[in-house]
Amino acid sequence: MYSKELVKGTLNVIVLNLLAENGRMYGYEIFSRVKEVTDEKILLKDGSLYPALQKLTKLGMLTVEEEIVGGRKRKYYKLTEEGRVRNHEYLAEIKDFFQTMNKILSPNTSNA
Amino acid sequence: MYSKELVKGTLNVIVLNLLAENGRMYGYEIFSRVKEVTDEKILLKDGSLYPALQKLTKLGMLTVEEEIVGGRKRKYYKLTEEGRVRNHEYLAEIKDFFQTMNKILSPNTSNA
DNA sequence: ATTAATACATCGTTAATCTATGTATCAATA
DNA sequence: TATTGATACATAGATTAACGATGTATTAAT
Repeated sequence: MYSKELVKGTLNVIVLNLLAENGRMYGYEIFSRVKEVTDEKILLKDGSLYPALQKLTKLGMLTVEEEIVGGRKRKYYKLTEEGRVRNHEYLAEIKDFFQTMNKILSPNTSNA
Repeated sequence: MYSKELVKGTLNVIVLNLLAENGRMYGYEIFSRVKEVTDEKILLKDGSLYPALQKLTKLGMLTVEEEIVGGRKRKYYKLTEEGRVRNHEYLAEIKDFFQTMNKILSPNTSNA
């Protein structure tokens, strides 16, 4: 588990990018996928994830479709065009940021 | 300039690591160095940096020495042993985190 | 004189995420 | 059959890192 502060600021990109790759997912599925892919190093909290999904929907980046599956309510989300565009922007920013951070954090890397 | 949320959680590592590499620096110098190295993509705010330096000092990771240079007050900070240890831990965590994030964010990278 | 750069400080605010709590269904188990 | 754990969602209040605004003071430049 990473410290909270580190993970902060990455929730939206994670959600958007997962949806970009998988087309259609519901909240709990996103939680499980992240848990699985990150080997439990990133555990999204439901108290964070569901409000985030609602917020992204309100911002026009996602659409929702509610379904009943196996007697349980599911809300399937998928990206809007707006969401797709924002995802690209976020991705570019975060990758640029990671590179910049690596530049600061790695001593003597090619400068001067 | 990156979005605030992204940069959040990286201030401490940046400061500690810069001090680990340079031995002894004062606040304004840290600000300038980060600005220069990141090509102005990360601009630490004084309202963030100075409190952070005080906090890290209070936590026993830094020591301070005040000096007057060119008529102006400077506070030189350097790492304590504790700070050195924590820096290593932070570095390991953040690099691990970046790798994990890249795994989530890059589609179809070698898994199944 | 005034502005910009240097060098520090503090206080109130913001906002993302967490914690805690709640509802409800289904499957497994004791 | 009562209970626990997993599934699946929701919300309200607390936390906290960093920000924005503001302030002091010195030096150099215009």
